[in-house]
Amino acid sequence: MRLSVSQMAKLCGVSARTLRYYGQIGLLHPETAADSGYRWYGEADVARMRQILFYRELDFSLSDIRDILADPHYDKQEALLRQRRLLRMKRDRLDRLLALVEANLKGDKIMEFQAFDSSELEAARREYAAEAKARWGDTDAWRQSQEKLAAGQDWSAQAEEMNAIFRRAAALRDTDPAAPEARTLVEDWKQFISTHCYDCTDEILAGLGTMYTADERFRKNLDRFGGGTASFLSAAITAYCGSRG
Amino acid sequence: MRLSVSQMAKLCGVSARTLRYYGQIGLLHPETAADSGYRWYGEADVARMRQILFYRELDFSLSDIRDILADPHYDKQEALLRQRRLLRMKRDRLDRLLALVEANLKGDKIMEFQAFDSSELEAARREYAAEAKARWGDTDAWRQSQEKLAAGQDWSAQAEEMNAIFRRAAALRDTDPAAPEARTLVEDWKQFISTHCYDCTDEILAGLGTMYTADERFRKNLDRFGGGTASFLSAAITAYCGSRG
DNA sequence: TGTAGACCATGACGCAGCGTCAAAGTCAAG
DNA sequence: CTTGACTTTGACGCTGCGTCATGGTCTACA
Repeated sequence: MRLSVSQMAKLCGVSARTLRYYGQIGLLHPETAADSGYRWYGEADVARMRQILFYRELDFSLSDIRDILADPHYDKQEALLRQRRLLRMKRDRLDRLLALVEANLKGDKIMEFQAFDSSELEAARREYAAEAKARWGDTDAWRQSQEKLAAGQDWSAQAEEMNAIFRRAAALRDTDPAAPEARTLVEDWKQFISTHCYDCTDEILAGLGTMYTADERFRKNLDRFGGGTASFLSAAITAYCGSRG
Repeated sequence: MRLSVSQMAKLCGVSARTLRYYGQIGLLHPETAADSGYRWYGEADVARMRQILFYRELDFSLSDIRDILADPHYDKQEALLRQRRLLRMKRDRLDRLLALVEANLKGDKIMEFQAFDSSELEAARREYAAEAKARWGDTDAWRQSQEKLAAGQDWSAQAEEMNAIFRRAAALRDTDPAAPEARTLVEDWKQFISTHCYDCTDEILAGLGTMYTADERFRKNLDRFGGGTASFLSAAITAYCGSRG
């Protein structure tokens, strides 16, 4: 199966722009032809899109959906159970609103705002998202801080230290990502994250690596140190994690 | 009953910012103390807010909601029936999604995107909104064109003619809005709308009049011809319509 | 082999519906 | 008469796209 953007769009019932946007924010990254830049969607992408649509239906933000799906412990069965629970909560809320309309139709002048309340649902949603985020290592907050750093909005010593690592990556970007220098670089990077942010396990590190190329905003920031820095760092991380997996 | 913003917000389960915004776009215009500028919400506002929340729940845009509620033929009973219909459609869609989840839980690998389809619902919604808009005289499109005109993006003869009327209004703005000059002005204005836009009945004219002060964007544009022009024109229209009502 | 027409890419701007500050005015209690 | 809770307006930011504009690509048919 090899679907073009418009075919994929039609199949999933979304617009082509939506697909492009999802690619941009690193939510759905189809195979991209190296020469033409055309996107080609496969079966895995379709399956992922179905998940995305479900969570979107449940009013998760796209970044939350990204975190949930990126979770290395993601369990399809458990996800289904949770989706069912949230869907039921949503339906029950609609039923309450319906009952309110019915009552008003019968002439009862009920002025309840309570039926509109969706805090219960929102709480459940937040809990779910937060849980995934916690397991996934707070990647999102980390990315945001990094984007700020890379955008030059922070000139602390920490930012300088980070930039130094990125410059080293840029300098090595035409060498073998599995070479000892690259390995040392990745180790330093992992150490930096663990020191300044949170305990960076190999699993999280691998996730970051894929994100460096998948998420366009992130990739651009890295490539400002030299074109190809992002993909080099990503490859180096893959090599590092692969050798320890 | 006289509720402050935060009290009203708490009662309706929305934020104070939301209430401010609704005031800004002319969706909910509470009584405003002339000196302090404080907003005070009464029972009518609470009832209107309940309507707003219902339509918002059904995913109407705020401008559509404004048009629906502004409709001089608005019938509460019929509105309830329609709300019920749309709510049911929404619930049925959720039920379809639930069924899909259940099927997947049972192991059936169903890959339906059809269940996500909401075009039926959207069509019903559009139909409803379009109907209200048609009865209400396409006020929204008209306002938009006027905003463009007032923003100086159109320098046609039509724009000049319109501006001339507004300048006349500004010149009269410290006189009696029920005076013959004001009356003539309103008549010219009504004629202008009927000629260039659509048949402007007294009913529609009255609606426009209230909108001139209620909708901040509109008011500002008018007050560029001189502070108080909007409220003068509004008062003149009220006087005109009252004398014919 | 050209070329037409349908498809695709990126980039940029716009929009709704608010959240979230900042700066300044208002109100009731002590 | 001050303090603290509340209010105002204004401005900027955010998400999740829609909607161009501009230009490359692919296939089909002459």
